[in-house]
Amino acid sequence: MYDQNKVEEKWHQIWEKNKLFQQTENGGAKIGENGGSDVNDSENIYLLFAFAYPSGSGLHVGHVESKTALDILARYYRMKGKNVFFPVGWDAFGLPAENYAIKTGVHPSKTTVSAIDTFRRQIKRIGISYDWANEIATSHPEYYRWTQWLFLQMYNKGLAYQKDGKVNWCPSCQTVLANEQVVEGLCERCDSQVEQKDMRQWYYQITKYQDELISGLDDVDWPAATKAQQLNWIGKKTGINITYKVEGVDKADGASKSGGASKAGGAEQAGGADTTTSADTITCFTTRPDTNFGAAFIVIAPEHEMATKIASGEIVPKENSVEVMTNVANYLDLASKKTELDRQQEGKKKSGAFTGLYAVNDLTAKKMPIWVSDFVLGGFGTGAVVGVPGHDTRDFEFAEYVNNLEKTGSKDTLNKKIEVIRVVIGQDGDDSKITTVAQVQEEQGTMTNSDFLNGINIYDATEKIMDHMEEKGWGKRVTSYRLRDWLISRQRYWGTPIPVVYDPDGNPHAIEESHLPWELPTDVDFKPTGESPLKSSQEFAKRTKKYVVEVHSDLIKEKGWDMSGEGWRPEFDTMDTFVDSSWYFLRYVDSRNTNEFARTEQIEKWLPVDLYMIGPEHIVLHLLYSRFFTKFLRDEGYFKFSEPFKKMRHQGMILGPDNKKMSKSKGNVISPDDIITKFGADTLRVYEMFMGPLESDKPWDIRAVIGIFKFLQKIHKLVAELELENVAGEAKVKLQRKLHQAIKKVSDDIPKLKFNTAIAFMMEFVNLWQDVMIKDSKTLSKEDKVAFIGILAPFAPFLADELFETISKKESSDASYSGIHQTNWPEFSQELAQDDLINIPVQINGKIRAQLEVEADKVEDEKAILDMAEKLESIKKYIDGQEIKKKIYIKGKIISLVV
RNA sequence: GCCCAGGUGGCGGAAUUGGUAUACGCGUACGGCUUAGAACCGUAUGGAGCAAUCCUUGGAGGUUCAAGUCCUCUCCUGGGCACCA
Repeated sequence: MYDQNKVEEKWHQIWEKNKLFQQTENGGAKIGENGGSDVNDSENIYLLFAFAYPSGSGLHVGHVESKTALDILARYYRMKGKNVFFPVGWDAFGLPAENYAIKTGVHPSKTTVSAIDTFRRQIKRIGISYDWANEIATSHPEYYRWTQWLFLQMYNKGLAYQKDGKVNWCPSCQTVLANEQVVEGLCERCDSQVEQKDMRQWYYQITKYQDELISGLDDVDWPAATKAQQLNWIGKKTGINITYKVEGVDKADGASKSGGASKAGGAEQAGGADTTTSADTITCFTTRPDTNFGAAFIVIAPEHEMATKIASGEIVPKENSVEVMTNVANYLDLASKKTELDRQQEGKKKSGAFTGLYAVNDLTAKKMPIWVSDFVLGGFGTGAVVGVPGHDTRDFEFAEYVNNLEKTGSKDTLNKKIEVIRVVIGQDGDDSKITTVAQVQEEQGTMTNSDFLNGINIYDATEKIMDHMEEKGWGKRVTSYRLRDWLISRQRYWGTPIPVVYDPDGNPHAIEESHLPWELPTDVDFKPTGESPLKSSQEFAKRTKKYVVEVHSDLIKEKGWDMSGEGWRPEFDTMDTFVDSSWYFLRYVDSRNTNEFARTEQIEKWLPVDLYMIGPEHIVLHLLYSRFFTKFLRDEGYFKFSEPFKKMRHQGMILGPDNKKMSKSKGNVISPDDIITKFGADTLRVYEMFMGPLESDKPWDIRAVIGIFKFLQKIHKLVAELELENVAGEAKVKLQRKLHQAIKKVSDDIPKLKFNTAIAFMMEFVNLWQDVMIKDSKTLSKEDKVAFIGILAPFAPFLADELFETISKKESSDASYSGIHQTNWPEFSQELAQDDLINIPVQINGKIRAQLEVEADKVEDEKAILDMAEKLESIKKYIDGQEIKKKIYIKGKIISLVV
């Protein structure tokens, strides 16, 4: 038994005092100096762990898993002589600290600092070989100074802009949220029901890069599921915008631009600038123009300009104008009061109001009534759809709603019945009239009732009709995206201030670069009031006046404003914390630079990141935003690569012993500190790596932890046995063979992140070693022991250093280190690893009937091997004089005979 | 509904990518050491059978000398998206 806690404490002190893992110019010993001749300085490896939010509850076993995995890689590559950059930092701004401050009155900066201290202590305790010299925190002015600088670059290029519009508002957090932060109509943070509000907010124009955010995925080694989710989120669809003539307008208040509620996007957006909606025409986006011979009506979203203009009387229908206006206005009012949750609870029930107007289908010359309904979304496509009830379930449901209005006694009697026309015959061959939802045919099939499209399949028909419509000028092929611009402003305190001031006319002026960091004031009232907490700071107001007098004095004179800066105000909103975390991996490489966010040479030296470990919960938001920032900075000329993370993997979740997600309320939380105190950090590390594949979810099993503890104790016992003679002869050959096979296995498995199988093989080796020692009372030579400690070192770094010191008699101290982590990775010998006898199974008709033992140097001789196989007694029995029809020999693997 | 990931012993999981299915660990049983204990040592451990042998990777087919691995269909479990036209 050895005292793991004492040993581990000793080594983490020595590593730290010797600055063993610092890689950059910020000081520290260079790894590999003792490492011998084959150091390859040209190879730089950047290992990145998604930096953590320092929550008060400290590190949890899930963090330990992913940090240990990267730490093993870091230690392995260092021993291989590579330059390894393995930095650490804190995503320190954010709501939890602020909410805690509201509850307790303790300033977020205080709670953040103490939470970071806890994390730092725990991380050091598990032996993660971070380069602490480059530690960063997003809440530090020297960090957010550059977050603000990035804002200015975006602002100068028009990629940071303000816009009025409907935004997601969380009434509990008292702030707006990005689309990405609304989950099923609820706030991602606090599960409150999200409301829609009209507000003027700051946006980053991520949609500028939407196509590149798709194509760039081809160049990275990421899990397929992650790529799929990103694609899903961007939601690119190709279709056609069809413009129909509108009839039934009595008078319209001038022509107007802009289609629906969708704005500010790429030029090719379905709702983009080239679609104009006036009272004369209406444009609908569809991916299924092939069914247009069956089009029966048009539905527009409540946000659609035509709807609001009818409600306000700017567009007046010829017939029943007063009634229509009332109906539409009432409906819009009703729809605007619905929350996301109401809409979801309503499910597929349809509702709507007739606009009194008709669109003309050029293909059929039919008049299609135009309705308003909230099942059409203002933010997608053009905010208007063409209804084909025979081939779209929602359209069918809407047609049923309209056709049943009379029965339900509705006052809305202006409508006419909607006809359901079949234009596609599906694979079931049903060509009857469509009268039930079950008959609605959305899948592939053959066109019918469609003039020149009849008889061809829907895919060819889609292309043909799009060609036809473009020729006639009725429509234009477009691409539509689900991705919206990124809303970055938040009405909260604990974040990066948006570096903008407003003049007395309300025009924004960016803070000049030389005045950054534009610091977060400290004299604020945290209590959320629906207004930004920064409004309560007197220092902030005073600072703003001083600033504008200094910077904008010319403008003040010119406009005749108050010379003391009165009337100006700062931007009170702060930035979404996702802005902070979208570029931290760039700052790491030059984290103490006070002149620029990072020098290009440092960025190009380390980036792109070689391996990024990140929880599956960050797939959409953080990765999309980081990729966007990278592409922007590339275009600004700061570096050349386009994708920041070359390879990425996700760690799975560590579940409680009950196979359920760990949570305080379930009482199944395992604390890493407890495990370390009982069994040591090495045990915790090795156990978590042995649990199973990194990516999968796995339950905690305390008995298996004890198994690992025993394994490490056994190693200590075997190595520390210094008195025994060295093993010799046959036993030595066997043991060395296994050792070199282990070196190979571990070397192969580490880069593949297959730590569980690497550990399994080390166990096999240790078991064999123990056998030999018990039977022969002899042990491994010192050199071979060191080799084994070498491959163990990345997994159990404390034990490895202790054992190395014991047998090498090289002592390390606070002032000098000469331990295992500075030695070379053990050299693999193919010769020693080679088995001299190889077992080849022999199959008869696909069933294994015998084993053939062959000397290793004879495996190449196919003829001899087959001869030997046929002559085996156990094989002759099965051949039984029959003719062998086929003989197959796969070198060194299998013999297959067919009779 | 759509898009992913995955189903292998009592449990966590291996399987060189088409070549001996169940490595390694846990658990269990029996034996040893011990006054005693097990976080010690040894042996066994997918199922059926005295045995030869047969069966077995969610299920059903197929390709192949050979399938956990490839193809077709299908059933479960987990995750993501969703009135997206």
